[in-house]
Parts: sequence; structure tokens; C-alpha cells
Amino acid sequence: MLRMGKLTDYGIVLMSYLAENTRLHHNAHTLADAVRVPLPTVRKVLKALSQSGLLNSERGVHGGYSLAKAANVISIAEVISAIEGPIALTECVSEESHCDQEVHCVVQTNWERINSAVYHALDEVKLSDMLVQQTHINGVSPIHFYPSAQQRDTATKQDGEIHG
Amino acid sequence: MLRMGKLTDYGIVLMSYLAENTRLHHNAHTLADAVRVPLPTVRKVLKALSQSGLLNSERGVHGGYSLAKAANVISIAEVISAIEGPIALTECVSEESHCDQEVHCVVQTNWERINSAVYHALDEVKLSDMLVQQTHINGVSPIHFYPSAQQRDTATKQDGEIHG
DNA sequence: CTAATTGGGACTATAATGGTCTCATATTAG
DNA sequence: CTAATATGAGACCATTATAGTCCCAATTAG
Repeated sequence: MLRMGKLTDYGIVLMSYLAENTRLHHNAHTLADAVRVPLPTVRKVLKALSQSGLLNSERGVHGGYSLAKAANVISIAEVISAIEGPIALTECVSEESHCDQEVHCVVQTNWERINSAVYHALDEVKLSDMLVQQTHINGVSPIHFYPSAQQRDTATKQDGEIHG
Repeated sequence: MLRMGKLTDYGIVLMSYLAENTRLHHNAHTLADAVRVPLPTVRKVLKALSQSGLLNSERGVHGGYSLAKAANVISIAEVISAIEGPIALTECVSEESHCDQEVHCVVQTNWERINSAVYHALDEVKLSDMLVQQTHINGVSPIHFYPSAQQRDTATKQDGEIHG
């Protein structure tokens, strides 16, 4: 399986939630509650998202987070990059890598071709595309991403995967 | 970084090498030597590739491996799937997953959309695309994927990344 | 029968990830 | 001005996944 971290998973869910509920006031606590993910973990993700400029953050008593751009302008590639770093399937195509065997390597250019294909694919999918197909009216009812606390607690404990 | 295992990396290099040198006889030892990757590891990768039907294998004294299909028919998606398993960025979209929270999860369908985009992108890149842009004449001179054993041993040891 | 080769699977050390915690900084309310 | 609430930055550890290695069975040629 081509791997993406759980944190990135959380990130997309959080962004989707924020895109759905633009009216409400969102802080880390509220979001952790809505998304049913432990608060410290949610904070970590939110931190990364705001550092990358995808979220606006405000400190202080009435601080919180909000989308920095419209949902149809934010691509999934951006969200993934914000948390996983630049999209690159192997080390050698990323900027910081300095592989000793670089001079001898012939595969590099072709790897960039693969990465480019993946990046463009992810860049065409926008955050707003994650919201469609919901059976609710006009954005009034917020998405129910996760089971309620009670449901989660009564469920036979699996491995904590947040969606399945 | 969106992660792909090193073994998959080796796999693509091996497949590329086989595509370049269809004439030669290839066994695990020969390939390990050509690609400058430890023999046991190469064997592991070759095993996975032949199990997925991308390589034909023959046992016995003069056994070895050869491409099961033409290089322009084998997609990178196939090679990746052979080693990493089905291409899925998160657990929930793979077949075997059985997440307790499945019934409550609304994000799933949209995840499939992302995965589909990535898969199609990788499926359009063929193994033959990895061979172009080489400055050699008509496939006579084999690709020099890796430094010679001497070069590798004298190089300051990094983390063993095979290309960069 | 012996040598060479792949097939299948177990095993271990290392590295990456997820998750948590603590303190510093900022902002508002009273 | 102080207390309360919120984010920012970063250290820390346990768990998990991966890479890499090794062993033995099965197969084939000479």
C-alpha cells in the first residue's frame, strides 16, 4: 500500500469539516470533539496546516482556526504537502536529499515523471470535492464524520482507524 | 512525503533493468550484481514481482527471471501494487479493511476518489517510459544504474539510498 | 546424484510514526 | 493588571512497519 500518515488523514477530515461549517467558531478543542480525535493530536495537525498557510489562526481567548482560502481553491495536494512535506515518493526527488550516488544515478529523471503524475492527480482534486454527495440540505446539517463518544466506546476496540 | 517503500524502489529499478536487457540471462545473483543491491533483498523483490505475474521465473540450474509482458504494457501502478499491495493511501479504501466506524464514516467515498486519481496517474506511466532519455545507442549498452562496487565502497557512507 | 536456482516463510534490528506532554506566547475579559 | 483561554514550538516515548537477512524445501540440468 502506498502510505499516507494518519495525521494527514486527520488533516483532510479536519479541513473538510471546516469547509462544511464555515459559520461556526472553531478552536482546537471544538474540532477535536467534532472529529473524535484526541486533542493533542488534533493540535499537532492544526499546527501544520496553519504553518502552511491553509488555515488562519488567532490566539487569545476567542482564538481559533478558519480556512485561509475557499474550499474549491484548496487542493488535496496542498493538504497532504502541509503535513507530509513535499509530495515525493522517494527521497531522491526531494530538494533536501543529497545522495552520494547521485552522479551515477540514471533513474532520477524518470522518478520525477512519476512524482509529477501523482502530484498533478492530487492537485486536481479540491477540498470542495470532498464535500459533495452528502445527503443533507444546503450545508445546514454538519457532516457527522465520526461516531458519537458513546458509540465509539461501546464498539469493539479495533486499531483506532478513524474511517473505514 | 508520500511514502513508498525502498523495496518498491528496487522493484522499479529491477524491472527497468530487465526491460533494457531482454537478451541476457538473468538470475537473482546477476541482477543483484547489476543493480548493486544485496542479494537477499533482491530475491525478496523478485519473488514479489513474479508472484504478481510481472515476471516469469524458472527454477533449476539454468533458471532465472524475465519480463512476463512487453515493457510498454507494464504500468508503474502494477509494479507498485506487486510490492506494496493494492494502491490505497489509507486503510479504509482497501478491500480487507473492516473498520468498526465504517457505518458512520462519510469520508470514505471521497477517499476513493483520491485513490482513483492517483492510481490512474500511475497506471498511465509505463515501464517503457522509464527507459527513455538515456544517451545510449539502440539498447546495446546496458544502463548503469548504480556505481561500481569500488565506487560505492569508497564513497562516504550515507544511508544507503540507492538513487538520489 | 549433485549443483544451481527459485519458492516460501520466519526472524531481528532499525527507523518512522503517532500520540502525549510541557512550557512559552498572545489576546481578551473583568 | 491579572486571570483565563487559546495557539506556537518543540521534546519525548511506545508502538509499529520496514528493511534486510537467513534457512530449508522444491525444482531442474548435467
